[in-house]
Amino acid sequence: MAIRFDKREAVYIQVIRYFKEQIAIGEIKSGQEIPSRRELAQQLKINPNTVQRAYKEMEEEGLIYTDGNKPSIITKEMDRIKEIRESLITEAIDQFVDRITSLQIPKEQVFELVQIKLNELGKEDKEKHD
Amino acid sequence: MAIRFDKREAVYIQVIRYFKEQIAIGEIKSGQEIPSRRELAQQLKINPNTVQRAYKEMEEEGLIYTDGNKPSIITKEMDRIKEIRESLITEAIDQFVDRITSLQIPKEQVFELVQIKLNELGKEDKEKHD
Amino acid sequence: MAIRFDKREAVYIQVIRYFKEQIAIGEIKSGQEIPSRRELAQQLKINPNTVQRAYKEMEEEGLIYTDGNKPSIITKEMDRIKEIRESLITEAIDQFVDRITSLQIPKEQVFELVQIKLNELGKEDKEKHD
Amino acid sequence: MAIRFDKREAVYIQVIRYFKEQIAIGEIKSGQEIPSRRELAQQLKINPNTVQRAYKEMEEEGLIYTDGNKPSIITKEMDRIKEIRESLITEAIDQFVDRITSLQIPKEQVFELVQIKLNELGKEDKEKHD
DNA sequence: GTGGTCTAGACCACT
DNA sequence: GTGGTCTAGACCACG
Repeated sequence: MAIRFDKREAVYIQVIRYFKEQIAIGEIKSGQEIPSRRELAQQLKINPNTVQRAYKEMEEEGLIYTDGNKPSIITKEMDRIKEIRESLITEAIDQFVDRITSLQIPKEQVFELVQIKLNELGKEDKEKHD
Repeated sequence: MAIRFDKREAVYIQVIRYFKEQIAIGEIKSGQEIPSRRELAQQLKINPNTVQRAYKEMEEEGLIYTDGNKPSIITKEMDRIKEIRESLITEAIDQFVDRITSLQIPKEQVFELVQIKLNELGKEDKEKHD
Repeated sequence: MAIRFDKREAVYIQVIRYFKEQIAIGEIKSGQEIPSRRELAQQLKINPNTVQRAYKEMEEEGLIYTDGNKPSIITKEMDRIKEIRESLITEAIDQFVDRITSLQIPKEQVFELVQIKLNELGKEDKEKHD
Repeated sequence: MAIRFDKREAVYIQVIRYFKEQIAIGEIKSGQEIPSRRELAQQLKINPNTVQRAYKEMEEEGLIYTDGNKPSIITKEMDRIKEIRESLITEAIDQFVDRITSLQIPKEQVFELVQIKLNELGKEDKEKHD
């Protein structure tokens, strides 16, 4: 993961979104430990306080929990994880449909453009692995 | 048009996007006058200065121009308008594909979800017109 | 006279200053008629209302007066004219001394620089007349 | 430093000139930290945002720079500082000569008046220190 | 009545 | 506590 400092999106928000996505796709699993504040801060080259901020918000949202001074753990409530996945998907779909509707792009063209973009990304990925 | 004060997106940015969309779909045409700061501010129930901020940025982007103290006018350069339309589409597609890829949602499911959302909106529209 | 539209100084202020200077140096004399609003506006390529604004302020300051629909006249009170000249000079001197003092430039250097600048301008003028 | 609210000159412009002068005379040195927005705002009894405006413009002019959320620092490029000093002097001289030329004041009288004003200020200063 | 600018206050992200 | 940004209100020059 790489943090973008463009300032378009707050750093701590990027961290949260990264975890949400990783949880949503099962890359990080329920009950699994996450890196310590210092560890992640060092890895991403950001301030530990910023990581702290992200973890705090994640805890408030019920994404992770901590027990004393032990490492934080991804929630074991599968419902919560399902919710996260679904809200991420719904947000993406809703915003997208909202925009293409405003732009009055025909459905067929939209699907075509998405298909093209997906192919492009697929090719890039393949090239990287070569 | 309605401004969302969720605070997720700055008001003046919403105003800019609204104009870009209206220009892109030809609802607002090249050479046409746009409402004065005060007029639009009153309509949207925001401060005239927020509109001013949006207009200023639009002028810097070459979307509109103003001559002295006359009303602002949509640019007459059709190339610029075409550019706007294309960049709006590209942005929407790119962002969307980026998200669904991160979430590893299968292509078929994506298309299905978009289709469902489109149908929902269609129904709402129909109901409104009844 | 030429109006600068740089926007650094309001147009109507430039007009006032022009008249004050002309009066101060005796180029425009006491009791003399000044151009009509329309005339001057056309000459300077500005809006008659802007000239009107300048004249109005000049009248309030006792620089000019008008009698019915006849052309405006430069005041006949010599004291007022003397005052104008003196206030222009005082303003110039005060501001200048204020700045060079803030910048801690030695008096001798100041005089030298002024002398150089005067010589430059003198040369330019001479060249123009050749 | 004292801000004049005569309104003849914008407050933030006065702040910028103050810093330029202080830098020019070496009172504020290269690499030195400048007061935070709030600090200076409180001192001058103006709004922190007005200071912010001044600082922003100073940064765009390369006078100061800031690294993240640390205090702003005076530029370390000595050339830039020299430039500032010289442009301040040139501006002052040019504007002054321009005015006295328009007013057709004889050179000798100008020098005399400047001398008088300098003496006046000198006396005031002396009195203050007594 | 038009656009332009200055000052201000509140809020935010980050340290 | 630091700098950064958004919204707002008042005022100005101009037509």
